[in-house]
Amino acid sequence: MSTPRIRQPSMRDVARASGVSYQTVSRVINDQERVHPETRARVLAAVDALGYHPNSAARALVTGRGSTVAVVASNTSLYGYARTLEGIEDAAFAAGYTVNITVLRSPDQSDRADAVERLLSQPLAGLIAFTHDDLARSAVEDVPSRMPAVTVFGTGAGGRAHILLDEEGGARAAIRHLLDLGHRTIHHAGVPPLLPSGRLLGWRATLEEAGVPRPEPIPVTWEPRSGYEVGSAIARQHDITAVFAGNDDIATGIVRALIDSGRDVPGDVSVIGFDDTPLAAYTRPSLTTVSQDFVELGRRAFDLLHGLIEQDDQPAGPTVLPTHLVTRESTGPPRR
Amino acid sequence: MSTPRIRQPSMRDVARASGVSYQTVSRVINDQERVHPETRARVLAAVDALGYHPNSAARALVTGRGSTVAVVASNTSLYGYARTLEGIEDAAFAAGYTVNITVLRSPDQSDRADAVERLLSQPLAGLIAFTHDDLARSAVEDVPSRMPAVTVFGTGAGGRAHILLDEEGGARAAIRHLLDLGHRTIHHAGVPPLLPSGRLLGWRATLEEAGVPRPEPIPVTWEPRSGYEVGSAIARQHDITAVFAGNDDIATGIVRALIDSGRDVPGDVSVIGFDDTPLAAYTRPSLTTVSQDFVELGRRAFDLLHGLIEQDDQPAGPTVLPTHLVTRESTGPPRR
DNA sequence: CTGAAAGCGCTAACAA
DNA sequence: TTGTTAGCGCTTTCAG
Repeated sequence: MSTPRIRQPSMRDVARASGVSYQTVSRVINDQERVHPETRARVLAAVDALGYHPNSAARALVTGRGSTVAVVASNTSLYGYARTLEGIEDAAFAAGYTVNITVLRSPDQSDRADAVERLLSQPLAGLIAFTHDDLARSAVEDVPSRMPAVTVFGTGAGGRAHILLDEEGGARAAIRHLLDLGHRTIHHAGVPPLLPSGRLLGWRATLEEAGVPRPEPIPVTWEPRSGYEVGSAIARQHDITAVFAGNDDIATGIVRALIDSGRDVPGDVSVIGFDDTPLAAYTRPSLTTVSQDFVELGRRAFDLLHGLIEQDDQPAGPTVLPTHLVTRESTGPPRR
Repeated sequence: MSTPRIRQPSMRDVARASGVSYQTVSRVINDQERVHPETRARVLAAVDALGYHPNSAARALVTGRGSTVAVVASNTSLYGYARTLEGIEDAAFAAGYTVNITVLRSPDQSDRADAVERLLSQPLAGLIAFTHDDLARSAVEDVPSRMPAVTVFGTGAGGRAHILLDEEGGARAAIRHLLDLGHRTIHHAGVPPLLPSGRLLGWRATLEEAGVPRPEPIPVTWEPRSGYEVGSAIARQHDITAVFAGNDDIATGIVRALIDSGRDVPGDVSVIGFDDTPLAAYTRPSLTTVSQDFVELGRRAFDLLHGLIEQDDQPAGPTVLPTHLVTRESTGPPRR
């Protein structure tokens, strides 16, 4: 039926081939000092000749710790998450770790338990969770605290090391920009979070500080289509002159709807995005948006975890990475 | 310094707690039949009480096979790749597998060897490689043939099971659409592949069959910015009336450059994209493009691998998934 | 500097 | 139906 399993060469094979004991091979493989250079050379030659690869399962079994970090997220293909993942993978690879992904697709309790179960059965070194929504957040809480973990995005969870982008600062800058332009208030089309997001908080706080009306947030999903639907509705309310969208995709949908409805952007309505995706500079109009370095976020998240794994140095507070406003064509002063 | 490692409960602990031998526990865990229901219940209770998780490293060590599939790619954040990854993860999770990602970032020989080395040291069940470029392609060739593997995109490699999207068919439909509209020829702005891509082949063949001039492909990168640069150049060549872009991002960059240069799309120049990203329907003009189901591609790729792992059934030929043209605003008849 | 022995947690024979 | 015995490939004492 299936091919008889062919054994990969083991340390014993290498030992036999180079005429030493397999413990000596282990020392060579693990770069320990106390090996005669000549012996080392002989062993290395045998390793090469046999095409030997250390077996990380066996190693994990005896050391009790793997060299894999798991990334837990509810989505890995949206721009920001995909790029963050890329950053994690980059830093992890450089540090000799391997990256595992687990997508939490349903809020279903048993589904989540299953995922966590599976996570923990692997020989993990640590775990990075995207806690922008409640899925990963509750998963983190199911993970025993002895497992090193860092949370990325949102509010964190379980008292874990936490790193995030300064979404609140970005939102503040965005709203201030619009206010400075002369808009009386700014509407917000955002994905309803269970816990208020930095974007929401920054928006709300800035309006409040300016003493201007604070309209109800308009709920959307992350799809451009959803932005389009909201945009069509906004087009009918001529008192709305500025919209702060949850991300660039939503903003693009809104812009398109507005223009399809005969309204001008930014002439009639200013629209601001979030994320600064590669496309944001090339849509028409190009988007004023908040730029975030997701790749750096991912790298730093891994570094944080790495510190936890190696020295158990728990950072005092959350790490906040800067964001900045990029002004483009989609915002302007309101029509007088 | 670092916390003393706390042992997770092992089978022995469960055995002790439930008053059976640990092999019986093994039977229960692995859902084998020959266990007294009562014993089973007792064991399960102990599992629950202790919070026992099977150790997959130990299991992999003895069975010689892991339950992890590795995905090897040169990029995981571009829309198509990110979505394909999502499809793989989805199917893998459903089948009880875990997904590992390895990004091949440099064509450097030793770098690649390092990555493959690391891959093979894990207890893998199999491997999925994105062979759209030469990086993953040569990595696959470094992997011993005993390891089940499937290649996705491009031309495949190493005689492995291969699944891809019908990019050639998509390109043909796109070019035919443009030709039918009355364009005399169609230029192609594509990312130069080492081996001709389906997009390139479909474009070239369709032009050839139509007996129209076949201009040199215009090299770009996957960035919208690159599309913009190419678009600026195209804007100066008033004999170009139709451009087939390598993907939607490039198309968007081209469109923007064209319009910035005072040319109309599709009035002066028709632009066609590829991928049908969520945004393609909402840019201005919206993009005529070729739609591809990346998530399905990912799922099917995993299924293929799964078949290889479980029954070693090597498919006869490559699996080709359909693509289809979506006509929107960015294409139209040439000005007479 | 090198070798011998033990055992990580598990599955797969085989025995009872 | 359950228990016994090996041993997967490796690192870690501890001897030499």
